[in-house]
Amino acid sequence: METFPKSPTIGDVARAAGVSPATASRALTGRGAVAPATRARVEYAAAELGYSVDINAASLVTGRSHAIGVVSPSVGRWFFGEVLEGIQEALQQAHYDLVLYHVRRGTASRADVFRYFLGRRRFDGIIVAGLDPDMAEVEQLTQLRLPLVSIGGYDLGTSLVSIDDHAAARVATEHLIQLGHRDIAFVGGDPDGRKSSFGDAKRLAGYREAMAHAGLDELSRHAQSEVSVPGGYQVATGLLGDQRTRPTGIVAVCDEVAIGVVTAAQRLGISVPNELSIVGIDDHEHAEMFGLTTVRQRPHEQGIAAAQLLLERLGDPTLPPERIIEPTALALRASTSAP
Amino acid sequence: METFPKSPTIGDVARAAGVSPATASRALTGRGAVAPATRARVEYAAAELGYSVDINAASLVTGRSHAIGVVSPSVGRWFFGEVLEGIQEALQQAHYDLVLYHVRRGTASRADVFRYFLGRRRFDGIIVAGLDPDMAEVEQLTQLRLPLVSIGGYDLGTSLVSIDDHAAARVATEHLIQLGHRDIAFVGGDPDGRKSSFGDAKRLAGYREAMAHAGLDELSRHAQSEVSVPGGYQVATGLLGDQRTRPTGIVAVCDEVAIGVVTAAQRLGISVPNELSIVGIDDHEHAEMFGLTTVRQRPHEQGIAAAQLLLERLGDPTLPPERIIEPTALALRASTSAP
DNA sequence: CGGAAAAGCGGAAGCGTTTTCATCCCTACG
DNA sequence: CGTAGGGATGAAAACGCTTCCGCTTTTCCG
Repeated sequence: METFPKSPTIGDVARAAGVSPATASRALTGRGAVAPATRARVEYAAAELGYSVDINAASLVTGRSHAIGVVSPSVGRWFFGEVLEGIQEALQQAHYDLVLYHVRRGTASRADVFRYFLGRRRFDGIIVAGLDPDMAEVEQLTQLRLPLVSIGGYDLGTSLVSIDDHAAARVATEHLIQLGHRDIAFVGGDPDGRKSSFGDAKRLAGYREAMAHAGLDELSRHAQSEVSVPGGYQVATGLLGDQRTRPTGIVAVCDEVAIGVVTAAQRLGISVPNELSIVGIDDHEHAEMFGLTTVRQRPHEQGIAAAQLLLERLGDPTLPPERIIEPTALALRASTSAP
Repeated sequence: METFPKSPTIGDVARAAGVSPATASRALTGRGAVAPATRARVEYAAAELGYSVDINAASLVTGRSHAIGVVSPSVGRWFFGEVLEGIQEALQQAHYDLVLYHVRRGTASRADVFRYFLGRRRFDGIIVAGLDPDMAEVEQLTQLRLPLVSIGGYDLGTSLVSIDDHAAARVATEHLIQLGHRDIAFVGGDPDGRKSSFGDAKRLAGYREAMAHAGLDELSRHAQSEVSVPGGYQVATGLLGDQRTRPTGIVAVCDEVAIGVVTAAQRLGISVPNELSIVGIDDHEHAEMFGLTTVRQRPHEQGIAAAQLLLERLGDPTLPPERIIEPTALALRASTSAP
C-alpha cells in the first residue's frame, strides 16, 4: 500500500496498472470497451492505491455533478424529516449526493440561497419539499433549467409527489360526521396557509367542503394555531375551556396539532373519545401511542418516489412531468367515537 | 439581457466587460488587484449575463469545494434536527454548501457512505453528529485527512462540541436527591450505549455516580428503552404499573423519553409531581408544554459552534483541535417536587 | 525629478477527468 | 487467403476556472 503525499490520481492508477489514463477511466467508469484482464488490473491498482475519483474534475467534463439539491423550510418537523430520509435512501442507492438547503420563510439567508447558492451547478436536479415560494423564487427555480420535483402540495407545473390534502381532510371530517358529530371544529394553520405550508390551506378547504356537503356550513369553524404540538395544545386549551362552546369533534390540520389537542383535553379532564373526538392527518410516529385516529400518509415513501422521479428525469430529460398522488387511508384508533 | 444556449462562462463575462478572463476572475473572486472601475464593469456584465461561477471548475483548480459534509445517524430526532439547522445557519453565512449523509446504524448504505461517498473530495471538511463509529469507520474518517469536528459526545481526538453528559445526568439526579427522593430510576437507552448514542451511556454513568455519592447504590436501577417518546411511554407503562415497586423519581436519558414517561403516568392516573417526579435532559421544544423539569442544552448553538470551528480550520489547517464543552443548566418546571 | 515599488492587467499553464479520434490487432466470413 | 468489422488501447483535446509570471503603467518618496 503505497502512500501518496496527496490523493492518487487516475494517472497514478494507470501507471500502476500499466495502462493509459484513458483505459483506466474506461475500466473504472464502465463506459467503453476494456478487456476483462485489464479491467481487473486497473481495479486492483485503484483499490491498492486507495484511489477515489475527484468528482469535481469528473463533473467538469461530463457536466453532471452526481448530486441533487433539496430545498426545504424545515428539517425538524416529522413530515420533512421523513421525506428527507426517504430521499436519502433512494439517492444513496444511485450513488448520488444530497445537498441540503434550509430556507426558513422570511430569513435573509433564504434570499441568499435563491440568489447565490442555487446557481452554481453543484447539483443536477432539485427537489423542493413543502415550499411555498413567491413569484421571484419560482422564477429563479425555473431559470436553473434543471429537472425539478416538488413534494407536498405546491404545484410548480413540474413533476410532483403529494397526497390529496383536500380529500384527506374531507375523509377525516366525514368520519366524524358519520359517527354523528355535528359541532366539528378545524384546528391549526392560518386561513390562507401563507404562514404555514401550502397543503394546510387545502386541508381546511376539504374540511369546509365536507361540512357544507352535510349541511353543516353554519357550524364550520376554524381555530388558528401554529402547526406544532405546542401550537395545538395552546389553542385547544382555549377552545375546550368553555364547556358551552366546546365542539364534540375536532379535525386537526396534522397529527402534531392533534397530539397537542389530545394532551390539552387530558389536562382539562375531558375524556377522549367519550366527550371529545379527535382525528388527525399524517399517522405521525407518535399517533399510535396517543391512540389517535388519523388519515395515514407515508412521507418516507413520498421522498423515495420524488427521488426516483428525479433520477429518471436526470437519465432522460425529455420525459414529461409526472404527478404522483400518493394514497391515504383512514387509520381507526381510539380517539373517535359517537358523541 | 442576452440569452445563452448554455450558461455563460467567465470568458463571456470577460468579453462583455472588455477584459481578460484573468481579470474577470480577479474582479469576481476579490483575489488580486483590480481597478475599481474595471471591477464595476465586470460585476455589471456578470449580473447582466446572469453569470454564476461553475463551482466544479473552480474547485478543480483551487482544491477547495466550498462545501462541508455532515454525517449523522438521524435527522428526525429533535437533537439532530436542531444541530443540522444550526450548522446550516453558520454555513450559509459563509457561503458554504452542506452535503448530508444519513447513516443509520447497521444499514448497507451506511457502509456505502463510508466506503464510497466520503472519498470523492466533494467537501472540504466534515462534521459528524452523534455518531458512534466502529474502528473501520474511524479509520476511513481519518484517512480523508480533512478537518473534522464531532458533535455530541464521541471523541475522535479531533475538535469537538458537546455538553458534559455525565455532569448533566448527575445534576438531574442530584436535584431529585435534594428534594428528598431515594428510590430513583434511570429510564432509557441500553446499558453500554451501543444501540443508542454514545452520550447516553455517559448519562447513565452520571446518574450512577450521583446515586453512589448519596449512598444509594443499592437503589440504582436502569430501565432500558428505545430513545424516543413511544419508547419512554412503553417502558414507563411497565415500570409504573406495580405500585409496590414504583420509584418516586425518574431521571430520563433525554426529554423525549421523559415526555413518554409523563404521558404514561397521566394515562395511569399517577399524579406528577405529587406521586412521581420526573426530570429530563435536553430542554426539548415540547418540554415547556409538559411542564417538564430538565437540564437544558442548546443543540442549535452547538451546530453553529461546530460549523464555526470547522470553518476556522478550513482557513488555517494548522490550528490545533479545540474541545468546546457547552454549558447546561437545570430548568425547573412542574414535574418535580418532594416525594 | 528620478528611480523604486506597487498596481493593473493579459497570456498561458494547469487542475484531474472523460471522450473523441486514430491506430492496431484479432476474428470471422466470403 | 483477403478483407471487413469490431474490440482494445493510447494520444490528445476539452471542460471552466484560477493563478503564476511577466509586462506596462501609475504612484510614491527621497
